[in-house]
Amino acid sequence: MLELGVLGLLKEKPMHGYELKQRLAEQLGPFGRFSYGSLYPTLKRLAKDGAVETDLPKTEASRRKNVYRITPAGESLFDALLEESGPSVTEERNAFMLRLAFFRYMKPETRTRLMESRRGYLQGRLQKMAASLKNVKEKMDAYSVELMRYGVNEAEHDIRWLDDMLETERRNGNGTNSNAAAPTPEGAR
Amino acid sequence: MLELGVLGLLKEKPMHGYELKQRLAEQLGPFGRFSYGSLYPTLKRLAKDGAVETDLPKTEASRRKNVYRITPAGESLFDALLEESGPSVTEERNAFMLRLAFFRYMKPETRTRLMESRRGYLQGRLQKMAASLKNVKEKMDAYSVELMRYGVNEAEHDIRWLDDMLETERRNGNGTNSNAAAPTPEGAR
DNA sequence: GAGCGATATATCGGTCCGATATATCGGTCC
DNA sequence: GGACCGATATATCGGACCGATATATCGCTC
Repeated sequence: MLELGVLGLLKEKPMHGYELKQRLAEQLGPFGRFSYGSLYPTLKRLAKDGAVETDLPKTEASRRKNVYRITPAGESLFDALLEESGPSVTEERNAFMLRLAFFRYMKPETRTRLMESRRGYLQGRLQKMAASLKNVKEKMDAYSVELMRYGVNEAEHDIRWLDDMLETERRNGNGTNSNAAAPTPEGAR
Repeated sequence: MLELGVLGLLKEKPMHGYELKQRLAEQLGPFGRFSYGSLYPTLKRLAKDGAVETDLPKTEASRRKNVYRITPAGESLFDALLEESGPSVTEERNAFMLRLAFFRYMKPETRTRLMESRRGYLQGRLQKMAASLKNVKEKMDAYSVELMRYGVNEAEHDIRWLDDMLETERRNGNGTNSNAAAPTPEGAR
């Protein structure tokens, strides 16, 4: 998860850990809550594996700013992480949302497949939760009922939301097309 | 987190690990996704600490059903975990939602304080996200914009939702009152 | 009584969090 | 100039939790 986020941000420009943390928080909001306790070790691991590199070499980094940039190997790793989406990406909102932040780098058919598979998952969950809510409503306290209602509402909302995005995708010409839907990749007006 | 969930469920009736996992999933839906890899160790730890106990003693549990029940020490631990709510309970939805499942066991003033403190947190986050969205909307790709929009909408929705619950709380006579809002604790019709 | 899917427990490696410690930078106040 | 301080920046440790894997048992059908 964090690896993907770090590499995705480093694709835009080289950064140091502190800045990465800030950008993750501000771009992903509640979905990118990572701690330094995982961020810095992750950067070290990525460096060791050759996915990112830094100017000042291993000697005596002390505690000065340490700017990392992504390597070609890192780009490949990013692509691999982005394309292979296990069940957790479909079933966990945070994982899905992190992917969404990098949808522009994803092959349109992967994008569509992912949205549809999450939609399917949510549909199934909605089914179960709605049934369960109906069954046990009478024997449960009001707070627990409220909790389940929240879950049902969210599932319904997210399904509509995904449908809108899928519709937009189609309108922009993605049965299995190339990159659309990004207004101007670098037109940083 | 898991400790609280386990103890909370065991308050209703003794259960074994497998059943606990099922009930967590069905009662908490997407907010109670715990794995066996943490559940079983947690049960062992709680047993070692005297918070739960089981019939068949330590000798040769092999792999037969292992029913745990909560002890008085466990009840105290539950109360302590429920009342002390650090920043993560305010800032992380899952942690807050898990608490919600046990709101009926909470002192009304703790309940109110918790809802208000989450409301405050969401309000602050909404502020930041809305500003950030306005600022960077033009330079970002459509998917990232959609991600931020989702975050803003959710915050707004959750604030309204909390306001409704706080209003209900007040209507049911909780400035600082005792237990209301639970229709019939055991009227398992 | 063999076969099998659901029930049930255990464990390992690895990711991530939360707390804590430490260093550096850029002011500003005297 | 140097003492102080808040923001910037990195590092590390213990523990919670996940995901994968292994294993045992139960109840059913054939």
